[in-house]
Amino acid sequence: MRPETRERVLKAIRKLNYTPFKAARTLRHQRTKIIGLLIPDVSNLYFARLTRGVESVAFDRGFSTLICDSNHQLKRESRYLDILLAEGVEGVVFVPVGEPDMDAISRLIDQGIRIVVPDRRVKGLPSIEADNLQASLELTQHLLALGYRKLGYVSGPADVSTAQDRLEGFRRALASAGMQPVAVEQGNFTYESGYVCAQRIIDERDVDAILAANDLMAFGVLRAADEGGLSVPGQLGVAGFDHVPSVPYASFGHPGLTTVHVPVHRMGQVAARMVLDRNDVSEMISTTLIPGGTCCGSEKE
Amino acid sequence: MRPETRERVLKAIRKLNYTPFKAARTLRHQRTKIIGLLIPDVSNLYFARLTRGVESVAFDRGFSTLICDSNHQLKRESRYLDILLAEGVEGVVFVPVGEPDMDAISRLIDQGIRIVVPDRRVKGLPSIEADNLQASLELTQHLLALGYRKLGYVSGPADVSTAQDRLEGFRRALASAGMQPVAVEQGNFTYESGYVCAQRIIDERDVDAILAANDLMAFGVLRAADEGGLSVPGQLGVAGFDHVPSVPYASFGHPGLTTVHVPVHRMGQVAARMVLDRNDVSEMISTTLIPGGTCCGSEKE
DNA sequence: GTGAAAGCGCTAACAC
DNA sequence: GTGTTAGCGCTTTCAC
Repeated sequence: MRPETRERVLKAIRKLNYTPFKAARTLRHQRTKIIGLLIPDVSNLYFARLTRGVESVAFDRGFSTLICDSNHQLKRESRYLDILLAEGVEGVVFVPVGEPDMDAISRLIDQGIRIVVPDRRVKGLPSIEADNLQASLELTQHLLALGYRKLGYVSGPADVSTAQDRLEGFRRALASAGMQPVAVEQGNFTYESGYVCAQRIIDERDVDAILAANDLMAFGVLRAADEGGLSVPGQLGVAGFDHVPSVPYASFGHPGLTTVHVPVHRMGQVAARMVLDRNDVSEMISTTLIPGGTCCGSEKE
Repeated sequence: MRPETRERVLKAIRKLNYTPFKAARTLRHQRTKIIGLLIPDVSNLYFARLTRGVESVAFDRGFSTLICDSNHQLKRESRYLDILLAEGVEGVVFVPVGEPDMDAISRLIDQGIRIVVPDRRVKGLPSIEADNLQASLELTQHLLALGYRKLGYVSGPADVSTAQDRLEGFRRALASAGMQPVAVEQGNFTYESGYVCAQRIIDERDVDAILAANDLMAFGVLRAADEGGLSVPGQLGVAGFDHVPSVPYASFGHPGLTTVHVPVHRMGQVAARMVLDRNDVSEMISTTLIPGGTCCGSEKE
């Protein structure tokens, strides 16, 4: 159009301070340009970093991100799935609390809404995972190589695939060395549960190392060791998993803590891309492995 | 209506799996039922907890939360303010990076969008703050009472009110004891900057304690002390602020670290309520002080 | 208690 | 290049 007209319009826009109202455009286009992120707890550093990965990709593509915190409650999670449906989000990055509400999920799927699961496996949904089993296996072998022989384990929730895989990796490493776990206690990924489980193990069994399914629990283990008068890593080896809450403060405070780095920020980015690119729907590889997990590596972001 | 009719309708809803489309309702009502949250970095535990506070209140009131991460960049922050405007959010909880873009802000205000600033002061905007000055003053007095006499300080960015207040509290405590700071280095709230500033202070000055404007930097100080062969708290007293990244892991690892608890989760809740209740606009108390800051206290949530 | 119609703000399509 | 119109899905109003 004529530059003069253009200028006149622009001026009018400024004068009336006109702002296009997205809801109308959305109604017209049938596209919200919104992505949903549903996680158990934003204030968990692990998920906070995932959030950042998702948000950054969404921003780059002109999408807004709705953050939904299920607070580890299945009911709230289901509620949120329906909210996301009503909001008309174009996709969801979803870390379920345990076994998710498949009814709610299919309601989304039926509307063509992409759901991608980072850090967990849910049957029927594409997921992005680190190779937890292999990494856990290698971590365990590492401890064996260091000379630890009586290993205890603090696992995560039984219904979370990540926790299952890590436990399984631990078991396999021991099995192939012809050994048995001295103790396995089930925690729930919290600091407190790590502390309680470790106390129990230390009280009741004779161990020289304890592995935890994540760092948060490993810190609980460290505390229990401290209170039990066990020096780390001299009298008790301790290992964690994630390499997230420990960066950078605690890794400095406890240089002895062995852990596995899980590139969760990148997992968030990849998940968001899978959602937004509508990566050839569910039929293709429904699991994307991100090799991740090297010991004490740093995350390129 | 007749129960029979009602049933027929409900059945139809299920059969067609009808989902009301929020954009249409929004267009009709001129209400998005969305709140915006704009912060410098979600993966900073401090803001992650703030996020959780905001989200929980929004959820309870049937609002959705758009998360916007300015990544500490002013440009991106301004961009996001305009996005929030276009999204038609009904309010924004906004933690600016430094001096915010007042033009963008007035565009929002002009549309009647409430903006509330937790943890910072921005002229013309209502804010929710902890009493940083007083808390920092008391923290400093605490160190003096412990016998430390040669105090250094690692401050936060000069354009952030929170950092200014904390520094000012430190200065006043010393002044009323008739003392002077031995050194003041300006950091930027990151672990790295705490480390670097502390190194400089330790190298060049004779100090027996270093206070940092937040815990993250305090951990950097601890690392510098460690590398410099100084025992904490024997040869060097170290204090932080926030009591957030330190919970619970690091507080256990470094029981010596003195800090101030800032109830940031609650600040998020209060901010969200101020936004959603449209707390009699800007005329009333434009600053809400949450006494917060007691030493090593735990947060009731 | 039920049905019809108008209109929210935007854009795509079509006419001028 | 410019102006007009129809319709996205919902709710409100008014008529039956």
